[in-house]
Amino acid sequence: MPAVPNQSEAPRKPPRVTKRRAETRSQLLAAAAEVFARKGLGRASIDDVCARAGYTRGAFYSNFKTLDELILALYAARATELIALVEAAANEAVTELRSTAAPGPAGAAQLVEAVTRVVATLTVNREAHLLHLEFTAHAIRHPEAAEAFVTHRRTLREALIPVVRAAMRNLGHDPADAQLERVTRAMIAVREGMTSQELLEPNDPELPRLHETVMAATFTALG
Amino acid sequence: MPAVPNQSEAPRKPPRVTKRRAETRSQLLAAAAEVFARKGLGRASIDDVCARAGYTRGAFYSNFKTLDELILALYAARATELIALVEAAANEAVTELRSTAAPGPAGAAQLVEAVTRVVATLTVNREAHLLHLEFTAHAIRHPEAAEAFVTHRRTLREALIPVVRAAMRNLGHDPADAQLERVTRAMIAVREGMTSQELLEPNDPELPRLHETVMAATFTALG
DNA sequence: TGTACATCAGTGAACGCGCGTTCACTGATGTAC
DNA sequence: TGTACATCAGTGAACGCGCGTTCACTGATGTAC
Repeated sequence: MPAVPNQSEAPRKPPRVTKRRAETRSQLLAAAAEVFARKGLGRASIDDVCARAGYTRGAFYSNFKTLDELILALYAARATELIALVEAAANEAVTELRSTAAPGPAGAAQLVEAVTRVVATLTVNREAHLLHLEFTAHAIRHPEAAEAFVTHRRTLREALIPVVRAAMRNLGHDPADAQLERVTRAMIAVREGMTSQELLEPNDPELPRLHETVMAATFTALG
Repeated sequence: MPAVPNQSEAPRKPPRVTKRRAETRSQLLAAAAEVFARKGLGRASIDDVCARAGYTRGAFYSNFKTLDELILALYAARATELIALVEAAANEAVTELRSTAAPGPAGAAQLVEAVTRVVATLTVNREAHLLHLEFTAHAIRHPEAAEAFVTHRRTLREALIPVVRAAMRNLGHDPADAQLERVTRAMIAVREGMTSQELLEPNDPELPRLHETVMAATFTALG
């Protein structure tokens, strides 16, 4: 039996050397994330990215047509990574919450903490937040890019919802899906706003506490 | 290091042609704000800024030594502008609040609305928010720049505090200064986070309402 | 399994534009009398 | 107030580097037998 029969009149060539190519591509994407965070989208040159990944510039052009194409690919790649991380953190938190007895007001703080911890996966550190700022500004400027970006953000929000629901149920609430989405979205917005403050003033010891307080207020008021 | 002219022994020449120079400088700064918002700090060329302001590149070098110097000058210029706008909005809101009879729970929404309106002065529109995102990312990357940026933000927060205090008093509260600063800071962070969402999804009719809700929750919970 | 062959991924040199930076110059602005 | 003069702000041409983009080439990878 012939391995790959030509199905139509035009001889369909399935792409051959996929392995090396996929490897190169993913290394370019990883390098791009690092360079974009460090220098900003606007000052990152193609050579910066290639050099960081250990390739010459030609490798870029063999894998992408333009910088914008790479940016879009990076949106998607980051979303995939983050979804895995969020789901792992979410599963952990959900089982933890389920095994906890319905808590009193003291336990409510613990619930918020569990949810906050999962939300924090989205921008774990300085680099992640800088990349997020770059992506946001870029997407606001380029509506075509915004579409893709917004779609990925929505998927990420959906991965977060189970934890929020579990926490709410622990408090005896059972909000509708629309309401859960609102709380989740609000908590993400709060995290993003507060994280900028924290990175701008890393030595202000009050900010992390303020961050927690606002998170708790959002969770409680919107739940 | 800029060559500091001898202050004492050499006869101090007071700068002469100040008028034309000040005009040029302020036009360059205004153009820079526009170009930075539109293209991003990283993609804005010196020629973009000069052309936009109606000058040739030499004008830039006559007024600034580096792009970073212009960025710092723009921080300061923007802060000055914004303080004027915030104070105007704040005065208006405060007198409005004072003339209002102490409101019931229905009136609390009005109070939040008044405060929110003043906070909104900080990033009135798309351009202002984009510029803010650029500044934030730049300051996070450059600690020297962060220092100046943070100082200006602090001044802006202080200009906001009177409105928040007036609103709190209308509710019969009288929080300490430290507490007022926390609420103000939190409300600014919420605005910044939610504004990004709104600009990314300008057609989602829910977002402005969610924005208000989170603002109200923050005001109420931290007050 | 091994060998000969085909194809493709990434190389590295080359080209040229955009842009940062410098500088001699000029016309605009202020000063002296 | 007017005129002659000094100084400076912004001009515009020139230089050259960095970087985006192209392309002929090669060695790596997969296929056929």
